[in-house]
Amino acid sequence: MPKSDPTRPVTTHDVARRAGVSQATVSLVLSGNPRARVAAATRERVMEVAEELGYRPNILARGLVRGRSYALGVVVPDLTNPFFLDVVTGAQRVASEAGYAVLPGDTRESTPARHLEALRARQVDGVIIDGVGAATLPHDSLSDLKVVVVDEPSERWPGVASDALAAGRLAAEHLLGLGHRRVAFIGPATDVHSFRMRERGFFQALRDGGVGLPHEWLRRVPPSVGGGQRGMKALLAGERPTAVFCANDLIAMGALKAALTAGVNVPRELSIVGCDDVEMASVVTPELTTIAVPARELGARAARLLLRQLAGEEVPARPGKLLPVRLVRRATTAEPQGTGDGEQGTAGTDAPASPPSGT
Amino acid sequence: MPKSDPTRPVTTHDVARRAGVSQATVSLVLSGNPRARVAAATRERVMEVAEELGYRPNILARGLVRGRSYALGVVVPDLTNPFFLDVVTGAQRVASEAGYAVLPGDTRESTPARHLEALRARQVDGVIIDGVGAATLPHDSLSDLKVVVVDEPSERWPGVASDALAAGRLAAEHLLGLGHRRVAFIGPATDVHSFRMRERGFFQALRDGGVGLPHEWLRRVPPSVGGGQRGMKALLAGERPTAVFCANDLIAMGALKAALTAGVNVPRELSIVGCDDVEMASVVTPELTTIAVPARELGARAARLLLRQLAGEEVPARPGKLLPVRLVRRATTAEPQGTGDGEQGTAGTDAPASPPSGT
DNA sequence: TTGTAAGCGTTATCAC
DNA sequence: GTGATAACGCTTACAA
Repeated sequence: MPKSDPTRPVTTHDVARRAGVSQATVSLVLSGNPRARVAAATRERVMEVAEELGYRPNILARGLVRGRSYALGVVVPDLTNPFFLDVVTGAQRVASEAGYAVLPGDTRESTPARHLEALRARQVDGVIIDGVGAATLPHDSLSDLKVVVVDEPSERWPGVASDALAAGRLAAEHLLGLGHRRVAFIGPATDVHSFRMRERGFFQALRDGGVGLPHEWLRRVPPSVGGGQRGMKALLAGERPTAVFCANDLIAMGALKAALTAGVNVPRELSIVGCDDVEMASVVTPELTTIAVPARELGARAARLLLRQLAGEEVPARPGKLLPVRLVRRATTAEPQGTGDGEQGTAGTDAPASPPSGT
Repeated sequence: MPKSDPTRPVTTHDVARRAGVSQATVSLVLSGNPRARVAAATRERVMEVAEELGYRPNILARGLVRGRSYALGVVVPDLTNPFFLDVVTGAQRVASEAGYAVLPGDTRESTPARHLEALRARQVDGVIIDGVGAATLPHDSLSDLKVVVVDEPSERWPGVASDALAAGRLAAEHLLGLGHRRVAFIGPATDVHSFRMRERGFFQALRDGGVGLPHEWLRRVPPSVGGGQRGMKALLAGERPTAVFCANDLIAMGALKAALTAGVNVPRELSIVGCDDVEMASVVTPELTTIAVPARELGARAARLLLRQLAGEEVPARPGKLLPVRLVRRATTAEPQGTGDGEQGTAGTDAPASPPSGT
C-alpha cells in the first residue's frame, strides 16, 4: 500500500507516528547522517515504514534549516546555441549526481542581472556563468554568491576555460598551411572573453604568418546563424577573400549557407572554418571544418568546482589549465584555387600580385 | 549602503528591527498580500528599509509555509533536439513571468520515472511532460502531482497538442501532389503519441491517394540525426523511392546528409520532407521542406494550463484544440524525375513527367 | 493598524 | 540510543 492519506505528502512525523518513534529519530535515520547512532532494529523499522508510506524528504525544508537549497544556477547568453546547451548539460550531469538541481537560464529575453536576481531569490547555492561577461555585471549582483566563471579569466572567481587563443591560432594556421593569404573574419563585437581570444589568436597567427587583413574583411555580426549569413553576404559583395574564420559554428553555418546560396563553391572558391564543433557542424553539407571545444567538459568541471566550494573547500580564483581545443578538418576548407581575380599576399611564402594591407 | 552584515542574507527580521516594527508587519507589507491593511506611513518605511538593506524574500521559506515551491518541472526525451528545447523555452517564458522557476530535464541518461522522483523531491508544483509517453509511466510516479501533457491525449491529465495527424497528412499530400508514388518513411518505433500520429496521418493520406508502401520502405530508427543517416543508407541500398517523409527534422537532416553523401541529388532524384521546422531546417543545403509545429507555443500553453491548475482552477483532462501545423515548402522536395529504374504506382492520379504542381 | 504566536518539514543540539 | 526542543525565514490567523 503505497499511500493511504488523502493527498498530503508523507512527512517524517507520519513515519514517526506509524513507527512508534519520535520524529527526530526518523530524521536521524533518514537524513543519512553519518554519525547517527541509532539502534539497528529502530533504523530497520523506520526505513521499513518510510518505504511503506512512500516517504520522500522535502528538500526545501531541509534546505531551509541547512541554509542550502541544493540548487545551482547557470547563466548563458543563449540556450539555443548547442554549445551553451552542452555546457549546461555537462554541469547538469555532475550536479544531479551530487543531488543538486540546475536552474538554467539564458539572457535572450532578460538581462543577466535580472536573471541572477531570480536565482538568488531561489536561494541557489551558486552559479555558473558563461558567455555573459561576468566582469561587466553590476557589482553587487554577484555578491555573496558562490560563482564559477566559464571561459573568462578572473581574479575574483575561480573558473574553467578552453584555450580560446589556441582556437584562433589553429584556425589561422590551418588556413595559412593550406596556402590562404586572403582571409577574412566574422565575429561579434563583444566583451565576452572567449570570443575576443579566438579573434586575437587568429590575428596573431595571421600576423606571424605575415598576413594582414583589411577592414572590410573583418565583419562584426551577432554570434548567430543570421549573423553569419549577414556577414558572409557583406563579404561577398566586395573584394572576396579565399577563406573565412568564424567566431563560432552558428556564424560559420550561416556564412556557409549564404555562400552556397550565392553560388559560391565551398571550399573550392572559399574556405570556411568555424569554432565549437557542435553536432550540426558535421551534418551540414559540406561538413564544416571547425575547432572543437569541449563544451560538456567545461560545464562538468565548472560544476565540480562549484560543488567543491560549496563543500567548504577554498578554491583559488585562478582559472586552472586551459582545456585543449583541436582542429577538426572536414570539408569546408581546401587550398585556394587561382580564382582569377588576383592574389593578395602580405609576405611569407609566395603569392605575389596585389599590394599588402595593414592589420 | 546596500549591505552591512557580514554575509548572511537579509531577512524580514532584520528589516523589522531596523524599521522598528514587527516581523509580521514586514511580511504583510512585502509579501504583496492584497488584503494587507497597513498604514501608508508604515508601509513606506518598511519598503524603504527593505530596499536599503537589500532585502530579498526567501522563496524557499515562503514555499514551505504556503505548501508551494513555485517551481515547475519539464520532462522531455532529449533537450538536444531543438524542438523540445523550444517547448521548454516556451514554458520557461510564461512560467518565469508568473514567478515560477523551471527545472528542465531530459531522459537521455536517466528514466522519466527517476527524473520525476527528483522533481517531486524538490516539491515542484507541477510537471509538463512531452515526448516520453506519460501513459506508460509507472502509475504512481505521477500521483498527487499536477500534470500537463504535451502532444499526448489523455483522459487523466489536461494537455496541449499539435495536429500531428495533419502533419503526416500534409507531408503525404505534398508529396502526392508533386506526383510521387514511390514514397518511404523513416521514423522511430515508439509509443510516443505524436510520432505515431504523424506516421498514421502520412499513411492514411497515402492510402487515400491510392499509394501503398512496401515494408523495406518503412525504416525504424531512433529519432536523431544518426538515426536518419542510418535509415537513409538502408533505403539507398535497396530499390529506391523517389520521396521520403521523416518523422522529425533531426531524422530528416540525417537522411539528407546520407543522401547527399551517397551522391544522390536532392530533390532531383529524391525528395525529403521533415517535421518540426527547427531552425537548422532552413540552414542546411538544400533547405529542408518540412511541417512546422509550434513548439514554443506548445510549451507556453502547457505552462499556462499548469499555472491555471495551480491557481485552483479545474482544468478538464481533455486536450483542447489541436494547434495547427503547416507545410513549409523549401528545397528538398520536387517532382519526381523519371529516374529510369521503373515506376511503381499502386493507383491514384496520373502525374507523368513534370506537370504543373499545386501551391 | 500592528503585534503575538503558531506553524510549514527538516535538521541539530541537547538532556534523558 | 532516543526524544524533546529550538531553530530556519516566512505567512497568516487572531489578539491587542
